[in-house]
Amino acid sequence: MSCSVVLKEKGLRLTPQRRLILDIIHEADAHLTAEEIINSVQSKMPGVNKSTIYRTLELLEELNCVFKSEVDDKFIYHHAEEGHHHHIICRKCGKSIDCAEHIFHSVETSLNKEYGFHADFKHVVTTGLCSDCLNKV
Amino acid sequence: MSCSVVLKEKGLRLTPQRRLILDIIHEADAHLTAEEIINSVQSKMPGVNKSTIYRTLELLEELNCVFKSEVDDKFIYHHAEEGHHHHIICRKCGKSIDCAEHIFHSVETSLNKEYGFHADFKHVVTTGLCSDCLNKV
DNA sequence: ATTATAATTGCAACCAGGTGCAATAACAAT
DNA sequence: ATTGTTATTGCACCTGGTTGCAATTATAAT
Repeated sequence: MSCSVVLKEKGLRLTPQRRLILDIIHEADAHLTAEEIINSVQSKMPGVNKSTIYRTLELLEELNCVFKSEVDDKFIYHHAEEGHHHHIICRKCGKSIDCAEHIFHSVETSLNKEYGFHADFKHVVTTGLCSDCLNKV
Repeated sequence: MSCSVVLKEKGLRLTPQRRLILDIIHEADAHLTAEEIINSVQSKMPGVNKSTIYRTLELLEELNCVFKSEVDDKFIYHHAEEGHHHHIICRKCGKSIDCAEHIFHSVETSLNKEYGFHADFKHVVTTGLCSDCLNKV
């Protein structure tokens, strides 16, 4: 379901600022940092306050329209599509790879069996070195 | 090897501020947040600047004397003892459980086989719900 | 088309954490 | 004990992100 419809359904308003932020996130093929989003918004619509942007991103996250995660002390956002929930990000080249969900299943079950612990593994972002950067030493 | 010896070996100085911070981290049986450390330091030695404390913690981390990790957008620190590198933290009661290292081995090998990716799994902190809080609903 | 209402914005101030720099102090050498 | 070197501190300011609040504006009702 389209993000703008989700907004309307909740009695929330589709302001020009929100429309712009939604467009930017939809058009991006990879994840965007908060800074990139702020720059992009303000280049097309100067004067939009950063708090508006942060609040919109927070709202969209709550509505499950975007995913927010943290890499390297920075927040990153991307449009929420069903299917691939985990990411591995190379700390050298910054490349982001969608990671099959099943890879974390074994950890989830182990933590459950050994500690009775139910881990929050809805959207894991893991950093490391990708194959290219490993070989390129 | 004692933290103060590690300092001296590198030509670094054991100032009263550093001695105090080391004491606090050594005496703590669980992890401490940055805020807790700052409060504790300043109650015993008013006037110590927060930047001194953050810099000391950063230094101790580089020397592998303390582990720094992030939970809930806050930094936590604890004394580095060999053996248990992973933690699971309950997002409800805050309890921290040391987690056997082997649990993450399967993910590491899967990521390597399937994507040629070498994950940074030196000290993983995972949040979720512990068995007590799961049952206590 | 006007109006009422509540969601949203921009602003200014705030927070945790980090940084450049001049003043201070730990330690080694004398 | 004094001195010189240089690591360390405190300060003031910066950063990304958050929040309270008064002014604005999208939307529904008339």
